[in-house]
Amino acid sequence: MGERRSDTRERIQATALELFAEHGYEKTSLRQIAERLHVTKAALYYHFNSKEDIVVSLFDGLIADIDAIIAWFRERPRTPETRRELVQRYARLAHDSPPGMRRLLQDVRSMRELTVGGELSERMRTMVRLLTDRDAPALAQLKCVMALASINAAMFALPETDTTPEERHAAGLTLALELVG
Amino acid sequence: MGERRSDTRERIQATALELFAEHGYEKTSLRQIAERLHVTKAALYYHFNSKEDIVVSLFDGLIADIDAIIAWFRERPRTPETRRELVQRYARLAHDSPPGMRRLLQDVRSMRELTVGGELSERMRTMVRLLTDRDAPALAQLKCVMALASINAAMFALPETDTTPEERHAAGLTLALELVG
Amino acid sequence: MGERRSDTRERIQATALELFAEHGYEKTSLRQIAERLHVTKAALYYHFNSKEDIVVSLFDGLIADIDAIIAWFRERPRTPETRRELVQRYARLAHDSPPGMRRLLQDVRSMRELTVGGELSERMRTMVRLLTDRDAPALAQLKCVMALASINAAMFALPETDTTPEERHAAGLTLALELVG
Amino acid sequence: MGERRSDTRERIQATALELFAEHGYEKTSLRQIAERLHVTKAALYYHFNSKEDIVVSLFDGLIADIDAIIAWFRERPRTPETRRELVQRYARLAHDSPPGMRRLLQDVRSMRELTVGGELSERMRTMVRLLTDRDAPALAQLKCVMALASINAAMFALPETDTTPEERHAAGLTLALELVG
DNA sequence: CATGAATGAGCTTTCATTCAT
DNA sequence: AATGAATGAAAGCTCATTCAT
Repeated sequence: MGERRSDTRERIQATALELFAEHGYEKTSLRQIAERLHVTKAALYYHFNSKEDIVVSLFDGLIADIDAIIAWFRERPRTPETRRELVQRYARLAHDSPPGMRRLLQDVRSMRELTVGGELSERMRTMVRLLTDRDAPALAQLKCVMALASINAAMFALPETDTTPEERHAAGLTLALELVG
Repeated sequence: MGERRSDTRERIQATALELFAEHGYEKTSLRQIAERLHVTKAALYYHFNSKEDIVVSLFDGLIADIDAIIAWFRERPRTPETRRELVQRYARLAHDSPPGMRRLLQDVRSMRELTVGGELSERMRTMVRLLTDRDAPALAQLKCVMALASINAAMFALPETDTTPEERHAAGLTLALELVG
Repeated sequence: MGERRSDTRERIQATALELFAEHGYEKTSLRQIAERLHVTKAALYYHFNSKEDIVVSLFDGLIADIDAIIAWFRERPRTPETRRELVQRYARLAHDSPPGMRRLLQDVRSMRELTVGGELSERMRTMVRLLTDRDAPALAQLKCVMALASINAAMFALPETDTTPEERHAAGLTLALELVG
Repeated sequence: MGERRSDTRERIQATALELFAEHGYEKTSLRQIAERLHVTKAALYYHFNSKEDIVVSLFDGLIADIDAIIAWFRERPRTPETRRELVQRYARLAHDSPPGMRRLLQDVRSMRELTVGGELSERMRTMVRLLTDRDAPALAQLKCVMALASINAAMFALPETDTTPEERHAAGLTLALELVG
């Protein structure tokens, strides 16, 4: 009875996330994941069809959430208020993601070759396009790009100062809002 | 005698840069580099001691240039003017780098495990530290981080609009200056 | 009660036969069989002890039938009539086998390493030995080999002409009889 | 010095041929080939791009030779003489091939999934089509199929009698000629 | 200045098989 | 009668690297 019945899938995801965040997707081998979990590589294949499948499974909740934000925004006119709200929703999403996830988001580029990498980038580009006019000046567009970027960057790119994670996240959001104006 | 002398080393660097920029450092193999150059892998080892050595050679001019900026700044008081000048010098550096180089700069994280990756990140952190007070609020520090980031981001992260590279670069610099205030 | 009772065993056999015929024994995996049946691999092991066991079960009806032909022949003198009768009985056997079975017979060699492969080949050799004198000239022996071979070959090796299966089978038998003379 | 300069490629081919003939293509692993040669698997990849590449290299001389026979025949009218000549040329080809090669020919079907398997089968079908009318009766076509088949079958399918290889080959050719009439 | 040949370690993936439930 | 979960072994293949020539 109870919550038994294999939590292995989740444990694989957690461990994979850890390792992907530490060393990057490419540099993390299935052997490493398996060893850290004390299972065999073959066990990973019982739960996932491929290495890519693991990383996809990590991202797809997030992608769905971003899609929800996009959908929400699309039903509304673009006003200063809705733009700020979009940024805030994205920030909340980032805030609620596990730290490994956020770190992984920092370099989607390293997953360039992966379908899921492209899908995520595409969402980011979509959000930027929603925030600005397609034919706005480069500067305006860049500001939107950097707004979204700040939200994650705040957590990792900030020198190890004596700020708390909360403060860093708040700084990210503040700057983001400033940038989308 | 004279300036003839093996241009092979340079050709290796150029090709490696191209490929690293296209696929990332990890995903680029020496075989790919050698093939694109129509030489053998062993030839690469005549000119460089290791794969890492190649990437190091690519970065070390840049690192020296950044060090020069840092040194220049250290001899001066931190004033609004010197801060803006630092940003401008860094922007000029980026602007003068080959496009592959700039792209590579975009994801130093993918070279995490490499010494050179760390050295470059360290320089970036140093510049940020120079631009702000060590105990400035998180927001101020973040702004400096994002200022430097904008300069490169402008070139690649900008949606494929009908802006020219020059305009994109200008936008990056403008935003950077705005951010360092 | 009665003949209901798990038809799963038979369904496994049928599916395995299909796949073995399509891709060969080695290249067919238990996973493929299980998936096509919408059961798990473990279920196969409930009904069979091993992969080899499955293929054995497919062949052993056939082997028994061939043994019957051999036994029948052994009780008789070798005359032109009995030789022709042997060929005819073997042809009828082939004709009554499911198409997958016949196809599988076409390349027993692919099951070389399997006991059952050897047993089948041995039967074929036995029939050939019964049809000729042990010390008949090579040509005579070869004709008997090819006689039996024609019967199956007719079905599959014939260019896709506008002949019906019946015609092809008849051709095989005709040639076989011609060859055993 | 003299014929030095790496005979490894040829040694790989010879060993691979041996093993493919013994166990079949699928069941032969690169490890087995490498071990028998006392080299590493990676060495095989220095000389060939893939496992399939090895088997292709084994077959392509043969395929070219068959193509030559086909081309030769196409320039001539189909007469009893040219048909017999075609069979004789094919027999000479088989006779001159290394024994492993002939054995491998015996079950091209086991290489079904390989391009080269298909190409070889296609050649055999082409030769059969050249020997008969496209709309000849099934029996006539079958005879041509079996004619070509006899040539190889003679060597291997013949019970281990006290015939010499030469006698077996001769028997194959004799039967083949009888069949093409 | 460069190549031809080879290696050892590692990769992702697949397989037949087992066993508690 | 069948499943969920896992395993050990092996497969084909790629990589950075070495070294005699």
